[in-house]
Amino acid sequence: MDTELVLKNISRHVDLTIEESKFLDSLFLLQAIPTKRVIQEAGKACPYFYFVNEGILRAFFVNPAGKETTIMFAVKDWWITDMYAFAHQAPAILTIESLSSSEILLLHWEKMEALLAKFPKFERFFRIIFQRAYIREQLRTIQNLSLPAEERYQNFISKYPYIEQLVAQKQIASYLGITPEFLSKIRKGRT
Amino acid sequence: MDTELVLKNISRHVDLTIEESKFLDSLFLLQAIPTKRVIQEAGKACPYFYFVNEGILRAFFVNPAGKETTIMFAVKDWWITDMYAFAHQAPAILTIESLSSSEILLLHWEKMEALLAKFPKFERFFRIIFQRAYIREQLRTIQNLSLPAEERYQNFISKYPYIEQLVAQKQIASYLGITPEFLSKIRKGRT
DNA sequence: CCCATTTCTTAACCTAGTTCAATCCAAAAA
DNA sequence: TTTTTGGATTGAACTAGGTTAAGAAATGGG
Repeated sequence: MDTELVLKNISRHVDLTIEESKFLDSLFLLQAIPTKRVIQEAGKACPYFYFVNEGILRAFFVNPAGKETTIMFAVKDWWITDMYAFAHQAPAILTIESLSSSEILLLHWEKMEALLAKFPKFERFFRIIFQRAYIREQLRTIQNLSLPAEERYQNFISKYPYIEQLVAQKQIASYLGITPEFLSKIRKGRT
Repeated sequence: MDTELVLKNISRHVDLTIEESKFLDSLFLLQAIPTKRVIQEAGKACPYFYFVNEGILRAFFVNPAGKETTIMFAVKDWWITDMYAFAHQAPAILTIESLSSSEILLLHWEKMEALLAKFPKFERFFRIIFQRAYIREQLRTIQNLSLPAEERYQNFISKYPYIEQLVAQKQIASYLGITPEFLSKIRKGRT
């Protein structure tokens, strides 16, 4: 089933009745995505919260000078969107693309609102999801501001070893806030 | 009333019945704090979620070399805690101190759990709070990684003009991830 | 399999931001 | 009022990390 993984993901935090499972099932749109496809464009509306069934996505910001900064990677069993744009239903500031051929589930903003209205239980699920996301971002801020690039790199590969295998080094560099050239130097120094 | 402000804060996102208001009222502990007092020590348990009734608090991280990094400021009507430690009931990684004499409300972790168990409606409130916190942190990450110090400083003073008035420059510097000396240079350049 | 494109590496040079140390200033304590 | 004390400023020397450019190594599409 297409929604098997996401139902399992949700039921890790809230128990699901048959009715709720069925309703959830009806909310998602399944989409197969080839590699290197942009699924959310900066500047455009951001109607969807994405769940990764298979493959890997990347969200990034392009600054005025054209430099890309990777904000997050999302692998199988992860949720991703431009949360600022999604929550405010405002133009996106991030671009989201696939880094491999992927299968994703789309939860439309209105469907999510309907879900929360019909089954307030899911407020709990998203409360937990957002609480964890907040914690993750806060830990990242701490590291960005208090540790040198080399330690941030070490922490990245020990925290996300599977991601390190899947993405290009220049994308890890852009996640760490350094240039690919400098990451190259760091790696040489330590291998 | 001690809890007037926090009840107003909560009712901005969920409607409160008399019963709920009364129950909430019974959960908080009021505390008056003199200036420069540590209310949460790194390494210790983090049993409380704090709400600022009056005054200003600062959460910061001390890296192995002893350098302080300010993670957040909290003024009147803001919530603050070491969310990682609070959620996992683990030793704190942040220190929280008052920057002026303050009046704060303490919500104990167990009371919060009890609240969510008794009135699931508050899952919604915290869902919204954490969603916003996540968005805030993500925007900060974007800026930290993609903008030079001077622009981060400009953005800070336009986003938090009232905080700029209240705290020392070296604390703003530590929030921006630069030294006080360098912030001094930036300010000279632009005034 | 080959060609084209993208990614990774290396190296020389450059700069945003740090470090250290001295001086200045303001506010609190005495 | 004078004395501490901590924050702000300045400047000189330094360094983590950036830039540019070129070659080497993967990768991938036809």
